Amino acid sequence: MLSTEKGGISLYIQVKDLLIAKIGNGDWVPGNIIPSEINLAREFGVSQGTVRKAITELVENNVLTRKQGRGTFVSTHDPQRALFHFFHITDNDGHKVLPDSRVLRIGIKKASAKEASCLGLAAKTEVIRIERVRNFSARPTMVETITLPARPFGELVGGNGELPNTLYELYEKQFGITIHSADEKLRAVAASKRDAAVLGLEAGTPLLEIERVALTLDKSPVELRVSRCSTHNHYYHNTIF
Amino acid sequence: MLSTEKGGISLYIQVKDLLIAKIGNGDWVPGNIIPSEINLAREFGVSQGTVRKAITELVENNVLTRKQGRGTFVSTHDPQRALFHFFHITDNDGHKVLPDSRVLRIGIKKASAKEASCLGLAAKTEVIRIERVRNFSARPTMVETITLPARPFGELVGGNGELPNTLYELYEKQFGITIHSADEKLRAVAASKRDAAVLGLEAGTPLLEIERVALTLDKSPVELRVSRCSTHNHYYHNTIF
DNA sequence: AAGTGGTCTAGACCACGTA
DNA sequence: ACGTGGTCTAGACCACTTG
Repeated sequence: MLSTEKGGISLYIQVKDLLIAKIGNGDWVPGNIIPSEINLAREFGVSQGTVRKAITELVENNVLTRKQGRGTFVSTHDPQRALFHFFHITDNDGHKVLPDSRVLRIGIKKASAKEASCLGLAAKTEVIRIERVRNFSARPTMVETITLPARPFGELVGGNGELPNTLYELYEKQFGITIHSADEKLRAVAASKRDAAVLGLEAGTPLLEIERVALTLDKSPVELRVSRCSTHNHYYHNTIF
Repeated sequence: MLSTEKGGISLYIQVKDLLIAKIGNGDWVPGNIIPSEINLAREFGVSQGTVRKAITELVENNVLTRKQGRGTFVSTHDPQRALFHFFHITDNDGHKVLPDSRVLRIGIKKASAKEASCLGLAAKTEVIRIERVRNFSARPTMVETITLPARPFGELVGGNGELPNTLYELYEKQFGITIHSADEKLRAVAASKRDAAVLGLEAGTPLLEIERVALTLDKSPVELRVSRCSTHNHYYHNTIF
């Protein structure tokens, strides 16, 4: 099961991969507890320290969460975490507030070249395209265009038109797809007429465009999201360690 | 020396603090090797594992660098590291290229309210203000305004007017101040007339404004840098883990 | 009281770089 | 050959949570 030959891959890396596999194949589910370190050590035939090191790396990657005295759990996407991790817009005082959102359009379309390449799809594959506006304290501030592969997300279209504010939680609960990381490209662009109308600004106003590809644990792309944000009363915050 | 009472602070945290102190007070200098784990363990009267854990956290914070078979070193700000860590602008293909830079203005001024608050200075303290333009493949793309406290950075003004491309390396070598982290605020702004003239654009063109406060290891602010960047051929790249 | 994660130890061996 | 960091073990005790 585990390779112990010299010069091979470290034991703890192999253990880590086994743990990832347990999560990836649905054996362990977000929010649930996993076996204790000592039991995993017995199961894999290694010491507790080795299991511990593997788990530590996954905790650092936000895949697992430790709770002293209770156990180790598969991380979930509660709104708190989504807010903390994936949402970088704050008001000018540095406060993070999750905006509400209203869907403007939702439908199934053929992927544009850009969408296909970002999501790793063949050209003109069917995708869901969602356009929504996000409001901070009732003021429209961001327009978002979200693109998802029609498979498996197709059923989102038939709904009552209402989508939850925190989509990543929905992906996890309804489709078993957990977003673990994201890749963002930021540019300054001029508001289009449509942007301007939705946000109540003049066309040409500078907007911060955030193009985000959301990835699963194994780095496969799931969602393309292009947000255009007025930065009069907000900014994008990034900390470099 | 080290507190071993129950319920107190973990030993490895205390060791970590000792190591930080050695660096902070100039006992250990960036680029130099530090004693081996086993020797530190002897010195502090703890096991190698405890020293190792302390060092591991500092390596994760980019304070120390391990080199297998050689030893552990205090991290330096070679241009490579500065580029990797603190520079997030890439061309549209995702390639990171360090721009060259040309100083437009440099002088000692009284700090604006914003500069004073960002740098934690009293109002109207003297600061150095540097304005420079950065070029990617000979095309002016960013205008930067850099503010530093006149103490201890005053001597930068008297120089021959030439400043190195990678300032953080200079801070470290000339002043013994190492930048470890930074806090960035991003907004979309309209190019001022001066921006436009320097960058060869029309006034009002959307620019990506990056307002960065650079911090030392103990989180005290050192430099305020406001960069305005044309994002026609470049973007700001951020990866969220 | 029992079980979990969190810390710490002492010692073994491996992989790597230098002399 | 030697010293370094890198991995792994076995066992001890502490801190926290739950039954």
